[in-house]
Amino acid sequence: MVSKKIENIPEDVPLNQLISQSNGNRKAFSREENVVTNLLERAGRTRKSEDVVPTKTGKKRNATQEGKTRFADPRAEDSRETTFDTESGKTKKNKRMKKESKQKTDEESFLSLETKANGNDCVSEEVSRPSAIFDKLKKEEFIIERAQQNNDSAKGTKRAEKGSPKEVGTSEDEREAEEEEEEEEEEDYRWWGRDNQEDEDDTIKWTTLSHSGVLFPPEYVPHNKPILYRGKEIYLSPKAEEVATFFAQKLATEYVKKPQFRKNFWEDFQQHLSNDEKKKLKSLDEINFTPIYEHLEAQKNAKKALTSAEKKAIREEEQEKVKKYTVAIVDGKEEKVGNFRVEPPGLFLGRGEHPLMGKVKKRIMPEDITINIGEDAPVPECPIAGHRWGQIIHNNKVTWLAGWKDSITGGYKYVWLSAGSRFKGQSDQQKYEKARKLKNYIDEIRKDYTKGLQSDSLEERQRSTALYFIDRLALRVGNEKDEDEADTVGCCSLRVEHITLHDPNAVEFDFLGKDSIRYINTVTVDGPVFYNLKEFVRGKKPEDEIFDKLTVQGLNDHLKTLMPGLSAKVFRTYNASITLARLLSERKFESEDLNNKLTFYNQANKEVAILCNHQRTLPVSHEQQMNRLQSKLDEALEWLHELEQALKKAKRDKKDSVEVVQYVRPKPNFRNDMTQIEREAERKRVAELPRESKVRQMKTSNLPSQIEKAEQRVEKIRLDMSMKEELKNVALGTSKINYLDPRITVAWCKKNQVPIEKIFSKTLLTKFLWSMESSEDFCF
DNA sequence: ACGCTCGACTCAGAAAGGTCGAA
DNA sequence: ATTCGACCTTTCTGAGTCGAGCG
Repeated sequence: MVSKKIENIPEDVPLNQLISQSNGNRKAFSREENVVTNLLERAGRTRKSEDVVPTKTGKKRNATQEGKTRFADPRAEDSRETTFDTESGKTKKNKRMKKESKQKTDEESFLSLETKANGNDCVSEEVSRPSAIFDKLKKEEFIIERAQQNNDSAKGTKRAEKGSPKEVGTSEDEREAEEEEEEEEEEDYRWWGRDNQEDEDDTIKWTTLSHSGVLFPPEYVPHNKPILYRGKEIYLSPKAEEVATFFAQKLATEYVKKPQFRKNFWEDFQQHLSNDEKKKLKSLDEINFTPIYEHLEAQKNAKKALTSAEKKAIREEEQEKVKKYTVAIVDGKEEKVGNFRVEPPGLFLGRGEHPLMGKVKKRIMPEDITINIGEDAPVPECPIAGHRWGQIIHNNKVTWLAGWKDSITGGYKYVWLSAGSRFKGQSDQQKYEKARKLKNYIDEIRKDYTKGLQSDSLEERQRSTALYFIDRLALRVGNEKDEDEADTVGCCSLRVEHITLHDPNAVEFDFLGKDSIRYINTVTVDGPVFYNLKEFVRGKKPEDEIFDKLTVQGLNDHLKTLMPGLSAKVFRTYNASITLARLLSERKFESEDLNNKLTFYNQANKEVAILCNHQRTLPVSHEQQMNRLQSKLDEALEWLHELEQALKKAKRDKKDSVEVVQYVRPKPNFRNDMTQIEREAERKRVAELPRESKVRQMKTSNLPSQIEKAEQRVEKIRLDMSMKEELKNVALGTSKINYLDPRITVAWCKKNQVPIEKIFSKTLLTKFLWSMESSEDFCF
């Protein structure tokens, strides 16, 4: 098979441009109307990069390692030993397996099981009928293909250099043959076109996987700026200086004032001091980090002062360095890697009053990294000389490419593919399918917990009451938390102090949820719920749990008896999506202005964001901006009024021309030789001057169109103002990315002739590529 | 406990909006 | 006199980051 990878094409050049460049006869089509097509194309073109076909031997190879991987621990005696337990494969489909252990080099010793599957573990080849967009896609691909070939023959045998198994075919025959092949493969990359919805939790995530590992932050370069101790300059050793610099980076934030932050930092800082330094530095309160802070500021400013050409050059250089890390090859298909950068060292911040804030997050070294990669794939070269990877594993039951243990929280950090990848896309789709399935069960479930509210069993009453809130208020389930985590709660972990009961049936919530975001809401509840809550809090202290007999596990276990695979978080997805669908269906648009449609959508989105309590901090200049808009509105209204009066007057007097007075702001008086600062001063001077009245004659016949213009302006300002006010502390993005089934939006856009890219950004379009073919009749 | 999704915050770059000179 | 487009400033957006929560 001929490799058809398109080489040397920058990612961000739209394909249509490439086409028009390579094929002069063809007219480029507009970018706007083809965003989706382009994305689909891009999904397709990477597919061609492969010449490894999983089914080339007629069977699919499946490794079936069971068990967990342990992350590299450099402190362990033999950190390079992997702990891959092997266990008999427990795949759902009871595949026939063939064991085959394989000895690797000493360095990467591991055990593996190879499976010969009996064929039907492959996803069904059945695909949905290609829609018009894909017919178009095919045509475009063919054109690209030809363009690329022209390109290749001009440049020589690029592909041969790439190690492709076959030379480039140039004859018409071969070209046609390729085309045929391509037709068969056409659907390959479109995982969402396949009937694989049933494979809910196929434990095998990939067959082949190769990538370039991770990108480390640049090593620390000492700046040799001192700190001041009791006013005296002290130059620190590089190790201590680095940590001091972490603190200096935060000097302008509120963190440095918090006792917890200072305490944690001081403890960790001392550990990075030499004995000599320890003797000198006795108290954090006596240390002044300003010299380092100023150095950092100067660096920042220097960066800002670069010309845009310089900035661009730096950016491009950076991109070139990073390039190899941005992609992985999974089962022969090129996929984008999401977070290939190792987190840089610094101070742990945390959200809210986090007990660990201020601790030093240590620098991650190659020895800390576990690389997960296909058995046959080359192990990425360790980018730091003199170091080696902690572990190399081949675990195809997970989707991560690399990982390390976080020194602060003890949790694991992973490198994953991007949101547009098959791994992420499939599970995203499954999430929404599960939520959609809940729709069929929801009536029964509501009946169940309504009945359970009055059960004889206290546990069941608590469970039903909690579920009532999870369903009605879209609360998170609320797992137990450790002492060394911020004190935040969800439904099951609510404490007596978090609610206030108001007779006859109102409940006032006030607690800190995820990310220490405050949830304040007062709701009226059904009688039995109120009665139950009274009972649950009776005789308890404020810090006692309301649902003391309930565990998250217990709740989820119960949910699983009501619907397979159901857990508490599904309610959030379900309620968010169903709310959007309901709100969007409430209004039919005929030929309204696009802005009105978008505002309507945003309103619906906003309702969901409020339901989910997705907040954002008030933008600092919000009030100032509102004031500015208000005066803009006042002036627009004034002008409108003047025009209307003028029209009235002209009609009454039967004049074909009339005098209108407009109050305008005086314009700044710039001269060519003025500096930036002088211009600034002039602008400021003029802004404080009173408005000037400007009298002019206007033709009566022009007035109506001028009035219309003015009205539109007023409307627009009003709309801007109300949206800005309404959305000042509501974040729409979170629900759009995580909770709203994109098919609802796609269907609405199709039905109302709204271009989808007005609602989904480029990354969102990529993330939701799987949903783009939804029909306008899609029903959540 | 691991592996995943969810989440707010940040900052660069894009878009919007304003200014100015010329047509 | 208005309009156009180049240029500059301000505001907005979205992609990335890294921390939090769920199962």
